[in-house]
Amino acid sequence: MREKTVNLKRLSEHLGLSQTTVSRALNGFPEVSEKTRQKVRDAANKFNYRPSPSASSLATGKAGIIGHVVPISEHRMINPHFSDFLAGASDAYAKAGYDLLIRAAQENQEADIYRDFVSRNRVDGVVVHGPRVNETRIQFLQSIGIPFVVHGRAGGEEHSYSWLDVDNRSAIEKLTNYLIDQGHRRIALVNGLEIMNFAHRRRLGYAAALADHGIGIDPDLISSQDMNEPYGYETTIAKLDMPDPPTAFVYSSVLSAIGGMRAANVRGLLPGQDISLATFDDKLSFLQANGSGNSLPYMTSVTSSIQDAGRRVGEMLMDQISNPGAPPACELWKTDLLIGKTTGRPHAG
Amino acid sequence: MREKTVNLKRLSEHLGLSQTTVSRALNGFPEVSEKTRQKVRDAANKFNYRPSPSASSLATGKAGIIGHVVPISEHRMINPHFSDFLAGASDAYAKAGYDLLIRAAQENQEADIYRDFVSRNRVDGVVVHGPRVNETRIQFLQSIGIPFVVHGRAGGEEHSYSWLDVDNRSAIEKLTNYLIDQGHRRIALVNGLEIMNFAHRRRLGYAAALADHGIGIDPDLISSQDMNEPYGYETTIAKLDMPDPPTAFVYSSVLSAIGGMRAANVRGLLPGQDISLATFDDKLSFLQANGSGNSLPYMTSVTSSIQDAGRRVGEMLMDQISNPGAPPACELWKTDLLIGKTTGRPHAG
DNA sequence: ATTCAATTCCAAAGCGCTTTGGGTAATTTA
DNA sequence: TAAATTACCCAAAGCGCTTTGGAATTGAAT
Repeated sequence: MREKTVNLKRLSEHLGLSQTTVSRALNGFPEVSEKTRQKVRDAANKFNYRPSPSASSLATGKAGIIGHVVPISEHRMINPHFSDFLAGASDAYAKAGYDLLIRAAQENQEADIYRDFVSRNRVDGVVVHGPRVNETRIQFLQSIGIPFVVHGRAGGEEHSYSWLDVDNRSAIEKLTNYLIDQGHRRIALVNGLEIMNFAHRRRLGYAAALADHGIGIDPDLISSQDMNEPYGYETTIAKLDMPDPPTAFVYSSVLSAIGGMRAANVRGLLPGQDISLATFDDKLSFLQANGSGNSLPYMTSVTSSIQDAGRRVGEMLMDQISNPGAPPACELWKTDLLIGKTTGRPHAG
Repeated sequence: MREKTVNLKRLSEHLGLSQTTVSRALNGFPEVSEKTRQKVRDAANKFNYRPSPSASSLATGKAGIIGHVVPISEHRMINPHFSDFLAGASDAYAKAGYDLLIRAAQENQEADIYRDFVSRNRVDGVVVHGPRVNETRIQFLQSIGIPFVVHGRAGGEEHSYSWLDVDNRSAIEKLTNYLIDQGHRRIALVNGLEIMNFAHRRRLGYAAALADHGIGIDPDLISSQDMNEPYGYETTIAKLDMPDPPTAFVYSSVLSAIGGMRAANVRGLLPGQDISLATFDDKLSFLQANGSGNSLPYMTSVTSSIQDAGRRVGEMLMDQISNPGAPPACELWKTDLLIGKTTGRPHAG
């Protein structure tokens, strides 16, 4: 039962060929005849030969691995958004023969990890998660010369590196505009942490929509924290309990929107009727019906699949790894506005 | 700025020592004097020397990587449960100098991937996710001889391999008993897919509690599917619309419980008052307040942190890798019953 | 002073692959 | 038929580390 570990040497001896020829046959080099190549392939299959990744990576300098380093600390990056992103990325990697490697980073360890990655090429490239408003990793990665793609953007030199981002600003602007069109004037923004670039941009979109309609910004209607369910709940409760409560809520994540729904429920308000709830929706898979999925979207939202984003980021990174010379690639994804059942005209207060 | 890639050879030349000595000094072998060792360490730090993982893994046969292979297909394994598990595991790995590798598997590819992992040791061990009732991977992994730990259990030879599981049966039994004690007689079970071992066991716990109280099982009150929000919603709605609806619901996951809450809301029922909702709670981080966390638990639940489970499984696997001779380790975790606000005595129907 | 053991270090042989720099046989051109 | 390509194939040199099997030095014991 135990797999007999057959290596290049043994395989080539068995075939009566040199290691060179066998290696070239397997790797598709033109210097070997089709007949020989086929013979080699058959033998490789028969003996279940698989080249050792450490040996070939030692010889080529290619690891065949993409690295994801995630901060494990206070602001948990490993969350449902992340896992959906991973699902997309790992699928793309698997199809192209890459593996996905995750390393958890304590506070301020990230630079060390990147340096470690590159100095002995444990990985061929990295994806950068959760860029901040003041992002330092990008410059650093450029300086140590490792291929990378950012999921999101930092400010500044946007065309000096590769990234994929959704148009957060216009997404939330669109959503806010819709609520305003419905007649809402007091609209709360339950945002993510605004040191994160995406949350910062969403705030801008919110502000722009209000400004376009001559509605002043009430700072009491805005909050900014890590996006989780209790945050959405607490914030919504607090705002509902204001003397002059908002009639509509915009959430930066379905996770906090779920908390908002719970808050509405507890306060006896039916979303869509007594109160309007809308959200940015990453199409997290645990919220998707896995059957035909023909059910109408429940919440009014602007949507963009973070799983698709993960897949695409993975592809972009692999492209960049295989053509080192190519210029940075940037993609800005638009979002779809979906009208669900959780919004309506403001309730006669 | 570009990192100068200093290797063992260069480092030893600079020190005027042999590669052997430098290697041994760094790896803590006793054959080298403390004075020399310190000198070597200092130089290594100064030049930022880091051994190449591919080279050392080629020489030692150790990859320094733990593999997680996850089916990417229909039954999405990459979900919030998985990401919390990963958060724990990757933290444990990082502390011990291991990396975490994920490979997405298409249907029926798993065995191939394991074979690939072991035949050229890309990884030193794997963790097995989501064991089924009829589980084939365990035997296979034993036969190809790679260290592994199962998150969960399969039936059969429970002491022939290492696993960590929560006591799913007693957890749901406990929860169901509590509801029965509250006076409920018609209790719905919104279970996970019962081809999964954990869901099968939970079903047994549910059945045992009912049987203990002489309550018959109504198959119409039981459902079994992938645990996501829409499933929880649809199922709850459907059951609520029955002629003789249940007064209490037990969910196998907070993900479907959230859907259940939504259903209650839509039907105008307040959990804890008009209807009772209880769930198995893996303490998913997105549902945890990230501050002091002193908020009372909202839902009545049996809880066990899947993130802690991930951490522990990681540790167990690393232990097993470093003592290959050791007997299998098994841990069965108890759950805590927490009384929240979503349950109460049955409503006078 | 001599012997022996412990200490400290080293040269060189792998680990399994890729790739350079030819070589030889088969095929085409003059 | 001889010369020049072309098609196929190979030996051997790394890639950067660990580890085997000594060798040289030191200090204590005789």
